[in-house]
Order: sequence, then C-alpha cells, then structure tokens
Amino acid sequence: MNPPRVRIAPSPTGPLHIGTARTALFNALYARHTGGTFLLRLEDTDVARSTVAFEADILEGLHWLGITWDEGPDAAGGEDNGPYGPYRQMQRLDRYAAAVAGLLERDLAYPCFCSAEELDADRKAQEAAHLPPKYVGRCATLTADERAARATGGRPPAIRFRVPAEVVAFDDAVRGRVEIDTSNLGGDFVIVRGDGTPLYHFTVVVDDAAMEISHVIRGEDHLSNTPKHILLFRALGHPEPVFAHLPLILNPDRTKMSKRKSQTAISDYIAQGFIREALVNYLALLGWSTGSEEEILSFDEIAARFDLDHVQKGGAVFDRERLEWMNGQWIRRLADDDLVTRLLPFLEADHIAGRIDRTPTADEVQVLLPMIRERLPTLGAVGDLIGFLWIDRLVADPAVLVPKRWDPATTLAGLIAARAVIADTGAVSFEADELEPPLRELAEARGWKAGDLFMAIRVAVTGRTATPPLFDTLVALGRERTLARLDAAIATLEGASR
RNA sequence: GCCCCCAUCGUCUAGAGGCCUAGGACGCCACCCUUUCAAGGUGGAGAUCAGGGGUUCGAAUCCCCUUGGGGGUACCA
Repeated sequence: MNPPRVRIAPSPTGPLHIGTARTALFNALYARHTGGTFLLRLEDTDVARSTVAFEADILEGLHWLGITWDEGPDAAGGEDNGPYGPYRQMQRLDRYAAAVAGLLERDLAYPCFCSAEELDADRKAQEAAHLPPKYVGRCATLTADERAARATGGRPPAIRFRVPAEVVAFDDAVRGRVEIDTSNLGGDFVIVRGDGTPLYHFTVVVDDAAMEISHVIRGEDHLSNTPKHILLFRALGHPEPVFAHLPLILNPDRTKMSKRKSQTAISDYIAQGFIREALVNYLALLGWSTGSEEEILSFDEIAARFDLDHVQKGGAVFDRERLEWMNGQWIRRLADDDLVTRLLPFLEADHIAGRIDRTPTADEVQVLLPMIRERLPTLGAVGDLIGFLWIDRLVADPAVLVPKRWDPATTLAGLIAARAVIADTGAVSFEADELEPPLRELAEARGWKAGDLFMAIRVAVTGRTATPPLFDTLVALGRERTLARLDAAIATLEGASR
C-alpha cells in the first residue's frame, strides 16, 4: 500500500473560511499521521469570482495556522512546487480539454446546444408537474448531421456527461456504505460550459485522478455529489479514491455555518487575537475526538492521535465561548517573549486607532506579563486590560469614581488621604509591598473597608473598575502619574460637589 | 418535491451488548481563595441516550418504523 495522498482544494472566491480551514487541517493531520503527502490545489475555474486577493488570504491564513503542504503553490501568484503540477486549475485547461476529447470520442459525453431559456422552461415545467428537476436529454441523441447543423447556428455547445442508469455504491470512511441510484442525479450533467471552461465536478475528478489522490477528505456537503465523481473516475479509467465526508460546522441554529449567521473568516479570528494553537486545537476537536478525555493538544500531539474512525457523523455547532476558553488556555502556555511578540501588534493597532497615545516597547510589556496573562481571553483584550498605562490624559467618570458603598464626600476624603499616604511611602521606594500596608492602615484608622478605598483609588488611576491587582498597577503607572491621576480625580470630585 | 446523511446534558463530546444508577469539557449556579477582574480549587444543577417497536438473559450501543434536523438537487465551488 502506497502512502496516502490527500489534498485541500480551496476556491479563491472568498476569504479563508473556517470550514475550509478545518477540512485542510483534517487532511494535513491525516497525512502527517500516516506519513502521506498533503497537497494544495487552487480551484480557480470560477473566473468571475476568483481573485488574487482571496488567494493570498487563503494561503496566508493556512500558513498562519501552521498548516503546511508538501505540494502546491506556497504564495499567491507564486511558483508551484511538486511533481504533479501545475496546481492551479486555470493552468490545467489543456488536461481537461484532453479528458473531454477522450470522453467525446467514446460517446461518454456529448455536446449540448440547449439555451438557458430552454433549460429554464424545462425546469419550470417539471416544477409545475411536481417532478424533480432533471435534464430532459434533448441533445443526448442528436445525430452527427444535427450537431453540425446546430453548431453552425453560432451557439457554442456545452458538454454533458452521460449518466448511466445504475446504483452507485461506495464505502465512506466515516459513514460506511452509501448507495445512490443515478436516476436521482438530475440527468446528464454539464462538465464544460459553452465558453469552454470546465466545471467543478469534472475538474475535481480529472485532477484528483492525475494527482493520484488516494483519500478525498471533504465536507459532507459533497456527499450527494460523490456518485457523479465516481462515475467520472470510472469513465476516465482511473481507480476511485477512498471518500471520507466530514460533518459540517453549524451556526447556532444548526444550519450550515455561514457568514450571515456566524463569523466565518479566519482573518477575523486572527484580528481579534485568537492564536493558532487554540484555533487548531479547537477545530480539530470539532467533529473529531481522541477517544479519550484529553483536550488541550498541540498540532503534533493531535497528528500523533488522528484517525478517521473517531470522526463524528453529525454536524457540530461552532461554540465561540469554548474557543475563547481554549484560547486562554493556550495564551497561558505561551513563553514570555513569544506572548510579548504576539501582543505588540494589537497594542500598535490600539495606538493607530487612537485608543492609546503610544505603543509600548517589548520590555515594557514583558514586565507586565505576570499581571495580565491569566486575564487575556484573546490577545485583542490587552488594550482594554492595561491600555490606561499609555493614555496621556485619563478622564475618570465621577459616577464610577464613587465605590458602591460610598458617597462622593467619603470618596473625596478617601482619595485625599490616600494621596498623602502614597506620596509619603512612595518617596522611599515605589513598590507594591511598600504601598499596601500603609493604605490598609489608613482604611482601618478611618473605619473604611480596605476594598472600598482600593476601589476608589483603582478607578481614579485607571478609569475602570476591573483591572489587574491594584498595587502592581500603581507601580506600573509610576509615582508621578499615580499622584497626578489622584489629583485629577480629586479635582473632578470637588468640581462635581460644587 | 425528490435523493442522501444524521440524531447522547444548552454546546463540543466519551461510549463500538453487560465496566453506564451514562463519563469529561465549555457555559451556568454556589462555595473557597481574594483589593476589583481574572486564573485556580471544591461542589452542584443539567441527557428517562429523539419516540416507538423488535433482536437478546441483557441495548445508548444491533435491526425496523416514526419524528426531527441537516445537506444535495446550477453552464457555483
């Protein structure tokens, strides 16, 4: 048995979709587990909708996820690598033409001169008669003379594949035996458009055959079309690959995941600060399981365990909350310098967007890691968490400045007293261990709850009620800015009370 | 409409005839820790395994039917 050859065949007609990413991942995992070959082929025959920008988004997104292929184009518009190239369908048109010529010659396919209007009328008639839509076969039995006559009419024909009457059966690697009667396939289907460009069902088979694909691992949405592909493999005289149909990723309402109802573009997840380790881990566990209770696993750990037997048959709802939890798990596992490197672009984006007044340095972020690490569900949350450190003029809302159990007068008194204590202690050394005891003493002496006093200070210096631990925050802010923000808050309260 | 596929806690899932009075995780609720928020710890609620028939000494696991859901049905991929 030769090592498996599997592929992902994205169409550059949209940004990298979460479903495509998962299918790519499953194929890559299968190849890595079995020592097989994983290749990428671009299905760009829908010229009207395909763009280089989408191509770049897809290839870069897969690279970002850490999914690598052994054959195929590495970059958008770049060179193809591998012995079965080219790996772009628009560069393989001669092969489809040759394959069609062969089918035509053996009368396994034929030219169809029907116009869109005729086809439309057929479909409407069938609908009215409550019959399933099906090509009526008007051009199936044309004689050579008739074809020649129609051809001179100027309308270039499409090419249809003759669907034989039989029951096609195959053993799906995840679903078991599937049998479909070809009478339900909708009649002879078009494999080449009138303009000469080949269609998906045809190109996918010609290429999978030419590239010696052994296992076709793809979404369940292709299950019903599989008999067409099998018929084509047979007509081409090529052995059929093993098919494995993955369960679909679903919207919360259990329909096929769509951009209308869910966030489907990988680039959006990247932009929000999800990290590749979490996305890969989460996606692998959507529709597949180890068979055990392990769940936080790296790509390599998953590849070592991967198999088609544990692929789920039913669709899986995409649960963003679980993804966020897993993202937090992986963020906590990252090495310090790695986390800083990944955080910086988000801080820079906050700066550009005007949410903070400057981008901090790597060193500045590095020392803050202990106080933010377990508070980051996503990298994108960093600005909300500690952005106040890089804001020049902080304006604290008087309404939130006053702790729940306190009134404005108490808050004012508390902040004035706290300012004095901080100014005193801080003169020696501005450290968390030095700041906490005297402030606790202050609270006790005045009969305040320490938590209330701390909350007032917290809001005064950060503008928010949820922050990293207070004393670490004061130290990160520094003595000067802490005092200045306390002064500003005191002024705000005095202003509000007048 | 027709064809195909699917069906275990709200969600992701373990489970391949007795180990299941159905296990884990997310989320939710309590409590602990605690200056807030997290993280972490402990405990809890939550699934008559869609329903009904079989097969079997025994079924979440096998078979059939029903119901429900999804997908496909293009000169899109």
